[in-house]
Amino acid sequence: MSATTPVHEGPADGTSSAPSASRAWRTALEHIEARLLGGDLAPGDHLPPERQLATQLGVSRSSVREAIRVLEVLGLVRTATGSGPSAGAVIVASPDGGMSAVMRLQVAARGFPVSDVVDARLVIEPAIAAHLAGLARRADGERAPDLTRASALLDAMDVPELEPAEFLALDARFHLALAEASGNTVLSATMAGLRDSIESYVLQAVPNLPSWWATSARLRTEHRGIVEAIRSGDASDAARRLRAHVAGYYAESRMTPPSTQPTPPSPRTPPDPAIPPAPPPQPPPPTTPEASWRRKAGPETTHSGF
Amino acid sequence: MSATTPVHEGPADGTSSAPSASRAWRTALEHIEARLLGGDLAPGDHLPPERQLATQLGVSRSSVREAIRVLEVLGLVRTATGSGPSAGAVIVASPDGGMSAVMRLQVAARGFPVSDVVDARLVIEPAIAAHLAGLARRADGERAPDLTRASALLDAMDVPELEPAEFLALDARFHLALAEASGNTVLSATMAGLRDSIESYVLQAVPNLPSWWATSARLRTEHRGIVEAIRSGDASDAARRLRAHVAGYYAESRMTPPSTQPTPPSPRTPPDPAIPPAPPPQPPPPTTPEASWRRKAGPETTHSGF
DNA sequence: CGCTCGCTGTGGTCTGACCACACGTGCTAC
DNA sequence: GTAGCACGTGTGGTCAGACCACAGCGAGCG
Repeated sequence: MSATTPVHEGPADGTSSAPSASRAWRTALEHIEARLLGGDLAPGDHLPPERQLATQLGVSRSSVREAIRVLEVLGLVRTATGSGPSAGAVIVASPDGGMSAVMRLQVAARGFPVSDVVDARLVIEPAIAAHLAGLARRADGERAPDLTRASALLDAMDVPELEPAEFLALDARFHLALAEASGNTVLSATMAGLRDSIESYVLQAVPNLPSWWATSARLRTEHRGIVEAIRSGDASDAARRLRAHVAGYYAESRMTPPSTQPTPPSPRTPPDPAIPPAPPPQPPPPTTPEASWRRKAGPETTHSGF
Repeated sequence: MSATTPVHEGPADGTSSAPSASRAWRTALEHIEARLLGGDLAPGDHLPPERQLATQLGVSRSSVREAIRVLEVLGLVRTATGSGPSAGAVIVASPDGGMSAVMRLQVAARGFPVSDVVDARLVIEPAIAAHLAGLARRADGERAPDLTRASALLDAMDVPELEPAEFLALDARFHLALAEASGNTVLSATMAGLRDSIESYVLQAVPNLPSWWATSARLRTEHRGIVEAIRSGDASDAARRLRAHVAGYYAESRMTPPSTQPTPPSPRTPPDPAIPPAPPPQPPPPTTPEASWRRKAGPETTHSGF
């Protein structure tokens, strides 16, 4: 029963320590996971060459490649052709990409309704803000959460010529920077996934805003307030501001149909969906290439997430 | 340039609407994602047969299979052999499995430190509890969050003969049921991932508890208090109780080295890590197979997450 | 009319081959 | 002696073809 004919490996072939693997690629995946859990493989290490791994596990290279492909999409390995130290499959463990891929694809497949992603942000992000404020209060001295990156992004968002797509990209990076300030990889990866998964929908909804100029100005003000609340260590205020910030934008861009969250009382202008064609406030006097904020709303996003 | 020699498809072959795909399997993956986003594919629909998809995209079946394999692990499709309506690759969009796979593998690959997963639970789960309490308060009448499943699990956990592994499995399902009570697929999938990813570590840490009997009794009491706080609509109390519950257990089982969270003032017994070998409280008089709570602590978990 | 057997099409796997690529080594030219 | 280049080698990436296991479906037989 060695390898005379491709007998299709009926039951689990007890080649190695993989106990349950009805399919060959699961054998490879579980083998690699076991080696990761056991400490045999760590970030920076190389996986064995595909051909050798296939021989070792008693499966074909195709099956090994399917397992490695999964690990690559999940952000666990990086593959490179050629030879030398940088070639081959290397353990990298970069969670953001994998988390974003899962959430984005689940949104695309209707497994995650967009409203659920929005509501999840409304639950999780204020909690992160409160957590940051708590960290800032407790460790008031040296090792307070590092908000310099977030603040730098806020400065970058003050450039008046930014188009909505650029502004929103910076906005996404700001929110991600907040999560990263917690120093928690899980929180930042989750935040990245939440934001990336609905990026295309956010861009599509920009034309729904009554006035991009007014909205972006409001967003910038709110951002500053959030950072200030975190810095001052006021957890409940930080959470409240962040919640109002996120809820306000999604309501104003009409990305939230009358779902669970009825837009808790926000100190800002209550977006009244009954008067959508209201006269949009004029942009500020400086030169502004008129109506440049409508392009790029199709589903043709960057697709750099894999 | 049709298919004379396998010229390896140097640049991006403009076969279909896939714009950027340096690798063949990305072509297939992006094609499917585009069809999902465009609404051509919805849960319940069948993907085209692999051979047909390969011909249509101008790639080999191997590459198509790699893409489908990724989608399968991510919980987007379910494949089945045979013929008929149930065979083939069907869009299913079951997010829990994919999310758990990502997080579990990232933990295994040290991309997610266990402490970060624990801290993320400490941030996210109280927020979910507060969210549930808010829902219960607002919709006090009919469509309040459904906590019957969670309560049923609590009753199941009162069986005194449960071993730690069984008790903790029910505990995991209870916490997941809480997230599911929100009706939010993203929150429940995230909760499932957070818990599944550290399941093996939780089981390994059981022997660290000074007294399993005392701990399980305390957990049960805390569970009831959490549900009651949610039902009564007290958001801050629900959050506080859940936070203390999770933090208390992880501290007592010594899964949290002196990391960021110093266990905020809990109304419960402050777990003092300075006296670990304290005399463990005696289990209750009923027949209890002594010391059965040490088995199954190795890395040999269920592995049902793929 | 009911049952059975085989046809058909699906995913699952294996094999072998080739290509593109990058490193390393050794030879060659200066 | 040294700098430069060419080739060998081993890697992942891809393809093509074949076979197997499986489940439905229908034609044929009892």
